[in-house]
Amino acid sequence: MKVIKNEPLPNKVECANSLKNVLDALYVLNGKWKLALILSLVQSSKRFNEIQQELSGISAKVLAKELKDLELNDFISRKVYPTTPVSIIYEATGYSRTLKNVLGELSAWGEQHREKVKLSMRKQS
Amino acid sequence: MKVIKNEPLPNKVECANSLKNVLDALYVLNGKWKLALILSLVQSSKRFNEIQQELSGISAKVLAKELKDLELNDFISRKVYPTTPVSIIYEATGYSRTLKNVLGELSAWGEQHREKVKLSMRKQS
DNA sequence: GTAAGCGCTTACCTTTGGGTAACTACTCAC
DNA sequence: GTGAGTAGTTACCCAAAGGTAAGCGCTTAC
Repeated sequence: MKVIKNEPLPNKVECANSLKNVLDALYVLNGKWKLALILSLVQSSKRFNEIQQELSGISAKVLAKELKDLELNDFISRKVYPTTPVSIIYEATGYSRTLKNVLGELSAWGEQHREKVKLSMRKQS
Repeated sequence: MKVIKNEPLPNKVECANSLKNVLDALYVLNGKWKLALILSLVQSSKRFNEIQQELSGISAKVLAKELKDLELNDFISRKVYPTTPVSIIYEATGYSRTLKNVLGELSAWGEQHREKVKLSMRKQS
């Protein structure tokens, strides 16, 4: 049920909440790479070098750090298969998949944003 | 139409694209505050000090920098009203509103994430 | 045995982010 | 004229993020 009376402060609490939610989300998903890394592993499990190739630009050091971080936060798991030599496969957990909608929206937005930037570049030149 | 034949590389291109999109999106939306700032101003236009109070923790320096950055990227506009003394109001542009879905999903995710963290804290103790 | 690939780690360095505190320029209220 | 509020700016500093390059322990291929 909606409140019908005049609200002096129209759903102020709701706004503050969504602000807090976004801040909390950004707290775990901070940094240049985390969301992209999660997306990459949601699309398919990969080994270290494969990830590094896909996310061109990321250094081994940063990738190792981010992977540890994401594992700690239960977004990915590191599986070691006893082949010779051992295969180390990183895979997304179910919890990563709860980000599916976020990633979907972000990708859609990123695409149209790139278009917009392209257009404004053209105007400028 | 979908391709029916066996795809040796199942929609690899699509995956790479969405990865690129996400990376592009993160490029403009980087940092601790930008998305929260945009959300705050989408909810309602505000003045400098009001924003600073709402995003508790942000310093004047960083807020000023972020606001300039967002204005440059056409997410917000700075309006000066010739009252005495002048009122300076920051408002979200239409372009900020294209982030509505992203922000909605992020807020929803942030909320359930907080719940999950709370639970796992309880288990640990 | 030598090179090359995998999955990192380490040391070193630069850049950026971001905080504090002081200060400015303006106006209004007292 | 003193104090408070608004909207910042400036100088200074620290910590974290992130890049580069080298190396390590392992194994397989030549």
